[in-house]
Amino acid sequence: MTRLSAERRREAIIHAALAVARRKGLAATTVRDVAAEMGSSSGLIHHYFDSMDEVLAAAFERVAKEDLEQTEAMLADLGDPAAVLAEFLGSYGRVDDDWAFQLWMDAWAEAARRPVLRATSARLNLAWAALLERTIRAGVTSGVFHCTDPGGAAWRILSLVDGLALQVVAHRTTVDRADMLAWATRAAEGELGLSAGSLGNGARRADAATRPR
Amino acid sequence: MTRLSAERRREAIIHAALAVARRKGLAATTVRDVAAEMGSSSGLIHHYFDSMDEVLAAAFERVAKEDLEQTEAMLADLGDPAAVLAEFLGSYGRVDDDWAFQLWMDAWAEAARRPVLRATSARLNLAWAALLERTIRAGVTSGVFHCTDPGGAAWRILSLVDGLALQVVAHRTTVDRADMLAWATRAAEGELGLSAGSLGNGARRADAATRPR
DNA sequence: ATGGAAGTTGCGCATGTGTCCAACTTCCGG
DNA sequence: CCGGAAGTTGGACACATGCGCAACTTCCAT
Repeated sequence: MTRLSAERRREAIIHAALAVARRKGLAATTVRDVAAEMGSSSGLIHHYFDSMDEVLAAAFERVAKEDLEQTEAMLADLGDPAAVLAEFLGSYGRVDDDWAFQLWMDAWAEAARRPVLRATSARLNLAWAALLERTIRAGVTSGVFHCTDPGGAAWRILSLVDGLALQVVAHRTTVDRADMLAWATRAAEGELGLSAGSLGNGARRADAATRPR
Repeated sequence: MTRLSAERRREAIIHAALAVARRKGLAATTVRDVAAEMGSSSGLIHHYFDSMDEVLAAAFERVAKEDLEQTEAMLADLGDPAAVLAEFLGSYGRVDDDWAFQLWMDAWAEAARRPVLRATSARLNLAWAALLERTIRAGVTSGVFHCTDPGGAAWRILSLVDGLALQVVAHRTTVDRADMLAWATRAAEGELGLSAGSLGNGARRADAATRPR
């Protein structure tokens, strides 16, 4: 294996771990898988991480944070709250190509039994809700949204979309991806006092979202 | 081990599997764990179930089906759709005392890796949505609800409540139980064209639901 | 009572897991 | 150029997993 600095090697390990997790899920990601993905020996992983648990925790945090920061950057860039919200909902239309959502489900299920994981997961979920709430408030201020309870609306939209995505990813058969997007969009429009269709046609978006993230 | 009839032994295995799953989670429940819990040999489990996947599916089904049938009976008994819906939402107000919801989260996360469990989980989730849809249709027929899309509304209400309950049970800190109930109630009222408060005051209900199921 | 059926055993097998470590290779400062 | 430091190796180790199976025990119908 090509020799790397400690810093770069840690990155490479996390990167490889994510590549494997994408294929097999976080729970099924093994030391040997990661080593094979990197093209190195398995001993190398334990030279940089005390345990496999730490590798997985680092990988989970990396992914969850990345998505969040990406959306946060988007909110800063395009100031239009409606566009941000539409893009947020649209990103869920891609969850079944998206191994990240399986990661979230794993995290939620394990949270009750793993305090450290619970703290991380709770923190990131709160950040998502806060981001959504800020977006809604911005929309209310600029007059495009009408909502008396931005905090509650944020949690309702987030939870609805999580609940629908859960059906799409876990069962594949109960809820259709296009339905998920259309329903979530409709509900968001209702929450924010928008006319139907003003957040975009859900069905059309779903078609456009067949490519992976 | 004391000799049991095939029927009783299957029951005992399911019972033991649930006891283990309660402690360690569905994903971490192993053949040997279940055998130890029963005080029997591990071979016995495979004499009654073709695979561990089936054991877990049967265990999950046992718990999940019970709740469903209870609610279905309630729908038959008290014909009032609004009362059924209120009770349905109220039952979620007790999820954090309720280990059944943790089981649902375990099942959703594991569904991707265990085909039999996935099929069971999908089937039961569909049944819940169907039950909700029937309730909504009944309300529309009798004129108390107004809803143009009972199927979609059923999935939206179910998914919202699942998404909120997920926060309550997995994180304990992000969403408050009273909020969950109030928000879900408000959203349901919106879906069904009801005035605020007509499905019951969420906060009051939440107080009444501090005792376990 | 006896023989077959059915419940139960407990170990073996193949496979997979995280962790550890002594040896090897590569790099770079002196 | 050379010697120590740091990156890397690859297999050993102990343990866990699902599953299969031949032998053993218990029961009940004949």
